[in-house]
Amino acid sequence: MDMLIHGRAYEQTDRGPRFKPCAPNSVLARLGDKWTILVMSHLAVATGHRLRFSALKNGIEGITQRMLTLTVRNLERDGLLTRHYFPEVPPRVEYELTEMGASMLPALEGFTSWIKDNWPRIAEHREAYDERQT
Amino acid sequence: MDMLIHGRAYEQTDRGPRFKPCAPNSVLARLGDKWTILVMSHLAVATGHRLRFSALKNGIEGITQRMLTLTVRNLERDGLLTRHYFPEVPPRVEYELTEMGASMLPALEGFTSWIKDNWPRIAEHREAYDERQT
DNA sequence: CGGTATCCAGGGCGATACTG
DNA sequence: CAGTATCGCCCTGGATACCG
Repeated sequence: MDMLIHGRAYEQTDRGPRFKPCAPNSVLARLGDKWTILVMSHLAVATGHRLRFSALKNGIEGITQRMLTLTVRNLERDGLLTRHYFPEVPPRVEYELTEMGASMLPALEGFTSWIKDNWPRIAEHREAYDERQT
Repeated sequence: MDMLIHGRAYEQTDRGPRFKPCAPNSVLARLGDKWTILVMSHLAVATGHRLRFSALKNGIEGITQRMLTLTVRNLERDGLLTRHYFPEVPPRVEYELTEMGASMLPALEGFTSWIKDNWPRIAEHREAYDERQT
């Protein structure tokens, strides 16, 4: 059994604790990619947590068909949303947050609200830092 | 003034709300990179939220000098930690979470604890999904 | 000790064209 | 409408060598 600090596995070494490469990172890496949060946010506020492909595409400025497809595929792979395919002509596809996907929203919300509160200071810091380099 | 849904800016279009590319993503992109969370976690549990370069390096399995340098530089740029340089021989450098950096910990903790709780299910989903593709 | 500088491989992402 | 297929750029991140 691993020892845990703040929910992350680590091992004791002679020089102190050493964290192991962690699962949280693999999930945050998904959320940190270019489009995932925007897709999740859109589904979060949609009625029934459910939207069709074209609604997502129109709702997210700048996303291409290819990137939207890849993004929802990855979310589907993680079990955070399900894909509903209706073989009509023209075809219709709807994406819906799973129970697990919806259960992530409060944590996501906690994080984005922190970011919202602190974003101005972060942007200031970046600007000041970049200026110092020139 | 932008309208907001869940703290994210959007504009009304004739087909419904459209989110704009968002600041949260730019911050989560940092956290989602390969090493940032591990660095933050280490500083989070360190006494005084403060560690020297070599301690971070030894504490994070697999990180290279170059990547640790880049990671702490980016965090410093965002104002989440400060760099303390001591011009001794050999030189010593310590990194310390700023107040803002420390204020991020609860939100980070909320997220990682959700991930910890749900990681087994996510891993299952990924495995099942990948199997279906073969 | 705590960095830079340089080189390189792989993957993320965009643009575009085609399809059931 | 909701995708695939293909191409190509750029950026992340690893390996290695050198420096104050």
